[in-house]
Amino acid sequence: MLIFKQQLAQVIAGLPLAKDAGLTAPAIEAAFSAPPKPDMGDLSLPAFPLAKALKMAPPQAAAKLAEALQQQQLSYCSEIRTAGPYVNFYLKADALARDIIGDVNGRSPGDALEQWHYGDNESGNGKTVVLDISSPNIAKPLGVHHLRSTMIGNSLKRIYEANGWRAVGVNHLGDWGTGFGKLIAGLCEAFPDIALKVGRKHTTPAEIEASFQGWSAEDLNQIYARFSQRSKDDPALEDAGKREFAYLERALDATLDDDDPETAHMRRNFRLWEYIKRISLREFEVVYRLLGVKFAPWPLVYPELKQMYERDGAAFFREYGLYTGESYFVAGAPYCKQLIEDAKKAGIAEHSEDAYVIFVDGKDKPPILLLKDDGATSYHTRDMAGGRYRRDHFQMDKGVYVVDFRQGLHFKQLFKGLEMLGHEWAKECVHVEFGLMLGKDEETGKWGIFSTRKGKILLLHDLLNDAIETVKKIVAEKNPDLAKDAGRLTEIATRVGVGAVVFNDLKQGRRNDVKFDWDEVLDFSGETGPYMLYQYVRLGSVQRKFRERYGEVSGTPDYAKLTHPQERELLKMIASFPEAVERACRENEPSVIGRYLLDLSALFSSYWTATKDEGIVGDDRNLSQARIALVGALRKVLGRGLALLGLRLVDEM
RNA sequence: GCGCCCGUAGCUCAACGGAUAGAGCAUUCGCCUUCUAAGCGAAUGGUUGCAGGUUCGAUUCCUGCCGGGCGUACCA
Repeated sequence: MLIFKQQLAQVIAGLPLAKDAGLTAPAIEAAFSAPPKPDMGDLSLPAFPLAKALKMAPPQAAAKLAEALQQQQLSYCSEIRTAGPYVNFYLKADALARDIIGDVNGRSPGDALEQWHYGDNESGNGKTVVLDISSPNIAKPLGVHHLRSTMIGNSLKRIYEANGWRAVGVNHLGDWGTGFGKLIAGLCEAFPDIALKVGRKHTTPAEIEASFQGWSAEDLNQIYARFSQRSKDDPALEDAGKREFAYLERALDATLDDDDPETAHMRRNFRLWEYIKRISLREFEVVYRLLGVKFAPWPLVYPELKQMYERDGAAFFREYGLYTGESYFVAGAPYCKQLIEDAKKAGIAEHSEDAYVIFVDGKDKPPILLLKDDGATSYHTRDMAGGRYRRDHFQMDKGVYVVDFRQGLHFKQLFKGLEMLGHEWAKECVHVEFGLMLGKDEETGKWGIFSTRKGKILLLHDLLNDAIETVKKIVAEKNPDLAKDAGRLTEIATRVGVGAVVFNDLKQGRRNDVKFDWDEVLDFSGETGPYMLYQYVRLGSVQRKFRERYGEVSGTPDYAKLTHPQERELLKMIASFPEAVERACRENEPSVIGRYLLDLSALFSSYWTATKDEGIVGDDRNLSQARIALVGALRKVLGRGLALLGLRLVDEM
């Protein structure tokens, strides 16, 4: 309703009454709300601030304001009434329809999602936000809990873009740390022949590839878990893990061509690590493809991606996020070393308990750990380095870290530490925290964290496939014609099934823990992704019916025909979409859009049933034309909104 | 101990300081010859954890309790 709020706020701010009270247009605009019931008007303005400034009772102030406004000749306003301390505005039906549908069609021309930009704004123009999203650890399969950062982050990226920002998605892979030393130690112990072969100088990539034929991230995870478990009571194994990691770390700075044992050792560890990464990413890609998100290894290596980036950087960042593993800041870019030097030079790093640390919040609070007592970097160091890198390479104005809430302290320290180094931009960095994915314990009935430790991890890939298969069954039952085409069925079932899982995750406020209920996720009735996609399909099929019956019709419809009360509600709902897009961005909260779309879908579904007998497309051609204009606008808004959540659209299901 | 988050209908969640606190699920009752019933309508269901405070107005802000979750330098 922004377009009307703005116009009215201008008018009101110009009144002597408002001037006396010191009310400005922006303040008035923000004060508007929707009346609780449709028959109470379309917009409502509480008169409390006015009453206070003019020192009169609120209802009296409301009456005075209404009186002044009634003399203003507002073309789009049919009536202004007071209800106690509120001034309620009734907008003219045809003005509502003409302005709102016109606005939608102006900003969302055509029939392709790519052209739909109604709801967008320019508030972020010229600024770059870098979003840290997904960021799984390698050498472990993706579990259901990885859905959250990936899809909240993906949605936020799109929402920022809709708010005018250039948005760069970064997948900050956990691909570094002493854990990889243990994994390598465990791997070499269990598969000495592979270790031997990989370490030899002349072993070709194809031979290494063959050695790891059929390996999965879960295999790696098992090897790590077993070794890690054993090393708990065996200091020798603990040391072995540290030693292997040290060789890996040294390999980054070495030329690996020599034949001496030290070099061979480094080479072996480095190659093993590369393959650990390759096995993991290959597996991640399958899931990311299902989810509809893409990441490109950064810096770019593949020629076609490089070309695309050079041709149109903005388009590239819209389509691809970037993989920048933690290792990159140790190896590829010398950011960690530089950071440590700078911290020492600035005098904020100090020696404590054999480590280098920065106390960001007094000596009694945990500090940032810059260098461990064994000289290795910690994740603090790598995140600080990563932040600087993002600033330097992507001109980051704002950093958004989509990471679960348990890392709250870490990010607080991170931002503070960067500020202490003189980086003002760190003030614009936020930790967009989210709740955990909880599973129900069958025995105790209590909700608890999905754990990798107990080995009871629910794989994201399995969940998505299950959802897809469930959708296939439902389609076979409800839409047999569609089910006959196996290719189409798979495509649609994928979109609907994945959409169900994704929306289940995005529909509630991100801070809440998600209580994952298998039955509920696979139940597609009520407030679900499939419900909204279903409404989207209905909107499309009623448009199709109109074209079949009346053909292509041009000219402005007779909007005065839209007298159905729900048509008015739908129009107002459409008009408030831009506010949802703005608020979702301001609060880093995709569920704002999710909630909005559920309300929009429910309202339309109700309208659909209410008009079932006469038909949205019926015998009255002019009425049908006006209604189909409304339907067209609704479809564009719903489609655009779903895309902002990261759902993919379907035209039948 | 200190710090962060949370507590709303039987369950899962909404409500950007505003009017009679709303949805979905579950339960009960209705509605498909038609543009897809993955839908719609209705009924039932509340001392918003407790006690104070600020305010014309508090689920929302502040303080204190109670209850739950998480974090608290060498795993990230």
